[in-house]
Amino acid sequence: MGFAETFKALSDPARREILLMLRNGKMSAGDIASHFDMTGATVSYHLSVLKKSDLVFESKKKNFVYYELNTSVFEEIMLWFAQFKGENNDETE
Amino acid sequence: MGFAETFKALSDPARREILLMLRNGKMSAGDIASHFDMTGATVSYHLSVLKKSDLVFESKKKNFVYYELNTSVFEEIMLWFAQFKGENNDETE
DNA sequence: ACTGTATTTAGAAAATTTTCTAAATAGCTT
DNA sequence: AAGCTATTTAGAAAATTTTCTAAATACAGT
Repeated sequence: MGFAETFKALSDPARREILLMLRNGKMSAGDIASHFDMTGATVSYHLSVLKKSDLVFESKKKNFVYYELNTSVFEEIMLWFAQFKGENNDETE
Repeated sequence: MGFAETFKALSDPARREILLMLRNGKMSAGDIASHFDMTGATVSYHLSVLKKSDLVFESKKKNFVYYELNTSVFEEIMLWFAQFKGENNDETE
C-alpha cells in the first residue's frame, strides 16, 4: 500500500478538503468538482491521486462515478503515527 | 500551525525517515546526514522543512545543531485524523 | 587571530506536481 | 444511433520541490 503515496496524497490541500467532504457519505465526481474553483479535469486528477493511494474508492452508477472514503487506510496511517508514541528517549543531553 | 505545511513535510520519504531516526533521541545534523546518500546541504534543506512545520525543533551545543522530535505536533495531527473516526455516513446509496 | 569542523545559504539544474484546454470515453434516454 | 450529461485522458505550460556545488557563517580550540 505504501505510506509514501498516502502521505503524498494527503499533502495537497484540495485533496484533504475532498476527504473532509466525503466524511458524510459518497459524492459524485461532479458534486465534488463543483465545490472547487478548478476545472473538472483537475479535480478528476486529484481524485485519481486519492484513489491510487487507497484513501478513497469509487463506484459507478448510471453515468456517475461516486467516491467514498476508505476508512481502513486511515487506520493504517494511525498505526504509522503510533510509532511515535510511548517508546522514549535516551536522555543523552 | 498549519496542516498544509505539516503534511507537505511528511510527504517526503527522507523526511519521514529522519523522523523515525529521531524517535530515540536527538541527533546532530551531521549524524542525520551520514545516514543518507545525499549531500549535507540537501539534508539541511529537509531539516529546515521539518523545522518549519514544527515536527522537529533544534538546539545548539558547541558547533553542533541537534534535532529532536516535537511530539506535541504529532498529537495535533492525530486530532486531524480523528475527524475521520466515528461520525458516520448517511447511507445515501 | 587562524585553522578546522559543522552546518546553512545561494543559485541553478533536474524532477515532479499541479493545472489548464481540448479531445476522448462511457453510459443514459429518446 | 444520435444527442446529452458526466467524467477521464492527453499533452503542454506553469509552479513547486528536490538536489547539487560552491560559498558563507558559526563557533571551538590552539
